[in-house]
Amino acid sequence: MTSLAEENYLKAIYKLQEKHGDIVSTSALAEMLEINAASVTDFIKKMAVKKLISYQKSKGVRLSEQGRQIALSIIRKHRLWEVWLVNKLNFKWDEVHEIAEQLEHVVSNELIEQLDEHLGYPKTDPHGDLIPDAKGRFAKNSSKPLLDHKVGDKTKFVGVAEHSNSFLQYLTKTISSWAMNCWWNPLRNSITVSR
Amino acid sequence: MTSLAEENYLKAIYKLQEKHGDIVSTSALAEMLEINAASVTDFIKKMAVKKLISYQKSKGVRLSEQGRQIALSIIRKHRLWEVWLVNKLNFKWDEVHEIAEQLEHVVSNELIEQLDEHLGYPKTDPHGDLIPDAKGRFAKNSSKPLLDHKVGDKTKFVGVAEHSNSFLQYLTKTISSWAMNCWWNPLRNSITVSR
DNA sequence: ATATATATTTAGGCTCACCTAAAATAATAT
DNA sequence: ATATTATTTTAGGTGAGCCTAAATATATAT
Repeated sequence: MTSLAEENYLKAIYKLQEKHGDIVSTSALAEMLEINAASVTDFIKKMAVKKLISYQKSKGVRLSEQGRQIALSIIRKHRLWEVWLVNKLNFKWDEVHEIAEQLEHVVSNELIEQLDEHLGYPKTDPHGDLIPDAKGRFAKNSSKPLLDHKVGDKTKFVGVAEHSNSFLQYLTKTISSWAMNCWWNPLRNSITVSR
Repeated sequence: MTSLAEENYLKAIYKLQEKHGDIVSTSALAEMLEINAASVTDFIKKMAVKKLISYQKSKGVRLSEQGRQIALSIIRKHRLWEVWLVNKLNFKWDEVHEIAEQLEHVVSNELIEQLDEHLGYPKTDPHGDLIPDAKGRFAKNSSKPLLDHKVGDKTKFVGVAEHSNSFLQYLTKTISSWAMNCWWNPLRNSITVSR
């Protein structure tokens, strides 16, 4: 059984691997989890023993296949719960993250599969992020950055790359007359769009 | 903030007070929570300091008003989640308890109020137990024990007093041609009914 | 009333997941 | 290449929530 702490570490490592490449440093993890780096070192040693990650002293960590599958199952749950909160309970897209962070740790395969069905097997969450299936597979993402479009192009917003509540609220306000969802890369300071 | 352990203790004390009167013994609590009595003694001392319960050495515990309110909010959440699982996700009434035990600890007032609305403000859970409102108040229960009825009486099952999965399954099978819900008192070995 | 049985508490210990401070290692600047 | 800075690890410690074994308090039987 994987603990709450382990699940949070696995999710954080997954996200950091996605963003900054294959290997994740102790300090990056510590910052994301808001946990002291010394504590992180401690914990990842234990996770390595359990084969959830591979770890070489002073050289950062990487998810094992087992760790990746668990991380994906947490992400799947998180995103399905977000869809539920928005589509069924009328929450706004900037109000769901904190609640989903709690719900994602509830353990029951039947629950999550029933929820998936109840929601009509959504492919993406309210921010446009893809929802992995029960086996951890993603559908293909056909969306393109806004920058790849020209002025006058007709297109459809499907999601954002920046998830902070403040940005989501900003977007809701400034483009409330547009579609609700769009891709935005804060590094490039760009809002982007798909077909 | 109340911890997971505290919430479980409060819920257990509430249930034992309901069944066996005002004061709850260390051993009764220990048995219900499947925790060693020595650990329970330890823990209730801390809860007393926090004014969640009143406690006199060797004389058992009783919920404070604050403790009672928290217990009721957990019970409210538990029962609302059970309604959701049965009515929206098609679970059977004998499949929902374990999942609701996890969901009841999710913290968000907005969530629980939205859920209540989503479900149409149900008064009872799938087993017929009353759902307290946000302030911890119960609606009046007009149901009567089956024993109070005579052979030939026309009536409506609304709930069970015994919640074990095995009994629920038994009932589902044996009276699947009747209504689904009924009151049953295992101490008196009786199934009972309301109008 | 005393002996026996049962319930409760005390004392000491454990694991988990965190912490700080100091030491060791790695990266960067001169 | 060496000094400085930043990162990572080690060592020692903490609180929460549990444990067992032993001591004490309470209830029951004779």
